[in-house]
Amino acid sequence: MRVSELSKSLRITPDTVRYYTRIALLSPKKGSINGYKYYTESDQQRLRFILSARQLGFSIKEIKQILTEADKGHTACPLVRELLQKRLEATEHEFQEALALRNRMQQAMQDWQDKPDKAPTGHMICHLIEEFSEQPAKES
Amino acid sequence: MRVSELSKSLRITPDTVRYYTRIALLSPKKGSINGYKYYTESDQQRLRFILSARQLGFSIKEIKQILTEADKGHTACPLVRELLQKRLEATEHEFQEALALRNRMQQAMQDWQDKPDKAPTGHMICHLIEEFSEQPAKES
DNA sequence: CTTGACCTGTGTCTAAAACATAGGTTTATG
DNA sequence: CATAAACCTATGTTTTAGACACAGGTCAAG
Repeated sequence: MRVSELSKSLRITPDTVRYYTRIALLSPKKGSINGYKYYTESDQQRLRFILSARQLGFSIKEIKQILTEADKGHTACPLVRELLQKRLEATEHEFQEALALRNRMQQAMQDWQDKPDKAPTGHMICHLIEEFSEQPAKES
Repeated sequence: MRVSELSKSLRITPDTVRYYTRIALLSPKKGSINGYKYYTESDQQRLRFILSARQLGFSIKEIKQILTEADKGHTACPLVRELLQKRLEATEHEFQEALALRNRMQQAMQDWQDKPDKAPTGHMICHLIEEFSEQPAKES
């Protein structure tokens, strides 16, 4: 099958398939007539795996590592466990940052409710932002 | 002052200052002798504003809008309020995604605890990932 | 035959800096 | 004074994970 059919079958865009092909996660054979790329069942299976791994937060680079290992016939499981461990830590950190950012934004939203608009002065661009950032961070 | 001093004074990297300069958020004057860029107090103040806005989750593009407005002498406050509103929605969404991802990863971590490693087969690359993704999503 | 709808590969663009490179400057030492 | 080390600079390139634009190919209806 060609990119379009493959992408529809897994509900992603053709561009995503093309991207994975470009970076050699997928290796379809090129039709010699028109240069179109043709994907097999096996490619589809592989792509399904890639998408599952993405769902779990693995980066493309990590997925490439995993596939390289599996392509050699080795178990990728230990590597996968190790990568998930590291990635979970990173994700936990990102999550905390996202939480903190959300809180800051909500706080600003509230604080600004009753404040007036002001024109910029020589040493003040937007008092809302500048005064907000001067506040000590509140612990949640 | 030059990039290095400025960046140290606000605890960011010189590259960040250079980047903001490159995209014209900052406009230092170029020393005609060596081409070095020299920043004023006013530039520092402006940079402080930019960093505060970044802390609140505003994108560079949004900050550019705000600064453009302020540079014209107009109040940027209404724009800032509007942008924060929109950005808060986006951030809330990203936050929920981060939360969901973290939960998926933690779930996988648990599920894999007692599962063995397996070598890849023709239709299975890493059973941990593939079996995990087959599970119905659990509501938290 | 031709029109239009759809499909294709390749190249470029995005955000927000970090990194690499080649060269300029200042300070310490001989 | 000379020179080397240490630091500084501007500019160009790389990063993520695709989305988008573009020029051209293909196929069915008319």
